[in-house]
Amino acid sequence: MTYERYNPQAIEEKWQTRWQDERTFACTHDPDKPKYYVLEMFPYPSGNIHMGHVRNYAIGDVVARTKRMQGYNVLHPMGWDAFGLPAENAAIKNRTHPAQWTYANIANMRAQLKRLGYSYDWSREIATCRPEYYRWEQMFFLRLLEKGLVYRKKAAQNWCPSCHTVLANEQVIDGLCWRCDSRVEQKDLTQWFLKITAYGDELLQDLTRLEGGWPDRVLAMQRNWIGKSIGASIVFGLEKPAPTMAGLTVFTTRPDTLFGVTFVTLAPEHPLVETLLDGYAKADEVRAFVQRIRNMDRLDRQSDTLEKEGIFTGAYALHPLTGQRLPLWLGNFVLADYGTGAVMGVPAHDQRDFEFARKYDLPVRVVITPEQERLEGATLTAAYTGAGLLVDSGTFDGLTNEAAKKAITDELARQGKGKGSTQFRLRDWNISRQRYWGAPIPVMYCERCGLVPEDEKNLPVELPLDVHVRDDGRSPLPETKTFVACTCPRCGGRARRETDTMDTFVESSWYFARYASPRQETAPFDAEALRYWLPVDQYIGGVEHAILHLLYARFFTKVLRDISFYPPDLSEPFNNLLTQGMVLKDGGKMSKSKGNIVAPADMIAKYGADTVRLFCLFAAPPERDFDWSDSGIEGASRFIGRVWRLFDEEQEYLLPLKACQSSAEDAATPEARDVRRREHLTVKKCAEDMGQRFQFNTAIAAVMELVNALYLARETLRASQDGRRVLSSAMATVLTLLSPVTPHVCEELWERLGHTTPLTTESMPHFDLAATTQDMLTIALQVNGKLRGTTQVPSGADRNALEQAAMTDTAVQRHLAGRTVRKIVVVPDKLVNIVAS
RNA sequence: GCGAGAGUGGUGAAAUGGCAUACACACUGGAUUUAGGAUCCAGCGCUUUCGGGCAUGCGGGUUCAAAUCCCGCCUCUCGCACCA
Repeated sequence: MTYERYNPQAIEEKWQTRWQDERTFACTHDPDKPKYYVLEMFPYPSGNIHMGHVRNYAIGDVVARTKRMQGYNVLHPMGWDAFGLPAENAAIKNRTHPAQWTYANIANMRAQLKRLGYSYDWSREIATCRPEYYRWEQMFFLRLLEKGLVYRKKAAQNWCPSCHTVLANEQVIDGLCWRCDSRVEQKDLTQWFLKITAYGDELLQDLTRLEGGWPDRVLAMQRNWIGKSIGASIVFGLEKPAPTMAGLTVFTTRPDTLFGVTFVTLAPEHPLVETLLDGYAKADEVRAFVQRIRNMDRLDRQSDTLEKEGIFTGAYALHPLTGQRLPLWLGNFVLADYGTGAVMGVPAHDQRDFEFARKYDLPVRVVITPEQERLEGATLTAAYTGAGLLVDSGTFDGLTNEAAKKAITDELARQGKGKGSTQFRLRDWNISRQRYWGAPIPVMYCERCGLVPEDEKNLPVELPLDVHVRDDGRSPLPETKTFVACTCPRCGGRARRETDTMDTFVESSWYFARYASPRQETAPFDAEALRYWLPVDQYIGGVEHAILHLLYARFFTKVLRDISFYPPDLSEPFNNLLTQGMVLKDGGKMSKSKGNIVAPADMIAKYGADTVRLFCLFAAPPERDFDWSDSGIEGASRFIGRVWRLFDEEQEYLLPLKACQSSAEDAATPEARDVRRREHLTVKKCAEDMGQRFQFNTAIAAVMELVNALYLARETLRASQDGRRVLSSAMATVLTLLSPVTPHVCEELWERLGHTTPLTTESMPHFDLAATTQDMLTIALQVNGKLRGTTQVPSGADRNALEQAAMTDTAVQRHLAGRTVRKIVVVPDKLVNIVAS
């Protein structure tokens, strides 16, 4: 008998063709079936699929295939986050057009994904750079503008001189552009903002609804990023009130320390500074200080080693309750864009203020003191930031500081000098990009009417494709006359089109909803499809998107809900989130410069897609990083070969049974009973591991164990008709359980087993509890908690029998010699622990 | 500094409070083979006077029983960081 070698290339091509021809994974919305929406973060079409993609999508594909086999109507789509800067850079470098480069990459990467056999519904594919997609985004923009959730503001922006664009704070990493690593500069520009801060509270609060479904660390990161602080804003009077400003507002989380204020510090950029300096003899010195701080590089200014520096302005503020004169200082540690850009200085109870006061010899006034202790401002070596009772605080003396927060805030409110206030670290989202390859912002500037939104019926405002990218990287849009010149929909006069485009994070903030009805032409979404499919049940992607993308998508979901594009109860887009780990090489990221990139295409050519998928899932649990190992993938390949040979060599004995189809009567011999028991245990283990936990590595290990057992038992089993049924059933179980991971080879063997319907449409098997039990069990025998032996007892043996078995064991007896038994702990079917002294 | 997560063989890793190290890699031996490779079978934490003893970052605690729970440290990774 000659055996056939496992040939992954031929098998995989055969099944991929069949899946495509038969549209196996296309799904339609079916109200009678429970739905399951599994989504992997869509890729940027950078050119080629890398190992990180392979892993990400392999995880998603196993979930999708498993859920399908569990009877769910599964939506598993794929698309392209197709706008963005790299296309422009590549276009310059390769003398091509961003669109051409992007679409070529999409075609290439689509083919690579198909070669991996992922079960996507390709009929739902989207690309965000198509007008059919971004027109809806332009419509959202107009509706948000109407609602006041989009606004324009001139602000100092992070400007990347190399990319010629504004960067969000989160795109500046250590003072460098996140894309090109250029040193970021500050530049004043008028930009479009989305009012994400209006949703700060809801974004924070709803995080509790995601507990359990999202990793704790992602929730923590979002919480941190939103950065809510509860406190009070307090108005300090000015000794010499300015005509435009009678008072100075500060924000504090510690209104309880109000009586400890001995100075007030402003950010050097504070708008009041110039007014304060009026008439001050040393005004020029102060101005020089402001200039110096402003010119400081953001990187240095944000560094943690920056020395606290300040300068007295010559002006005084007045304490809101005592009227005491308080010197006004400027401090380099006060942030202009947080709170009000002014802080009250309470050196006794704030470490920064303490250091500042010691450096500039400002008084330290203790107003909170721990019980049974007396603090002295003069001798304090560090700020006391703990809880305590108020002292030297007028009528508030004796209150706990927690109670005083409210009491003092109330008193300020009564006098009209302050109120409870909340601050967020979160900033509004700047969506303006001075780039070409993005969705145009649908507004114009009319000579007569000023800023005018484009009429919705004129959407999309199409990005012109007949332009040439500029070598210097600047957007060609402002000089594209056919684009810029337009007609004002209000007065019919001449107008100039906005040439900024939208941040690509806008596209990725709603793409998952478009998949529900991707070809809908009259509206962004089909309401019914949306209600059926959303929210996403399982979202899978890299943790690098833990803040930006996920926060923006959550925000956008709430906004689209509030402008009635989403159902009123759709507030969170992703019920469950899995952040998969990275694929490393030699302990670090794969990179071109290190020359250690493992190309998926090479691996597929060498081992086949099934092996690559198997290794990615077996090497580590999905959340964890793992190091690519060339010998590890050999192991995966060896296992598939082992499965293949098992079927090939036993083929003449195998019957076309389905998983778990052998009966208890078939399992007549001890060997057969054991194999059948292992079969059902494996089903149980896989159900647990593939369920909510997504422990693919242990599920695969369980199937490996079953295969090992089949290798040892096959000779005995094939000898009888009953045995063959047991063998066939167990082997069908192997294929069924493994099929979400290695679908091609499993389908092939399934067919060779004689089945006429594909494995894809099979149900996941259910285990029979009775089949998993054993007549005789191995029981651990312990003396004082230490393992001293094992013994065989009948399953379900009672306490007495177990004690008997333990006490008569020779090893146990040896350890009990000369001791008195105090207690015997019996865990049925597990162990006996004899406590002796 | 704050927040989150992790620390187990030579390696990737496994273990509802109940036999620590499943499964795999690497390594070793055997079978097969002219040979190598492939394949199949077996061994594989450290130590030992072969009775055992010691092992899950370190130190305590709870428990009949702890990798797992509690307290205190150490190290590493990630995120945030002068946020008033």
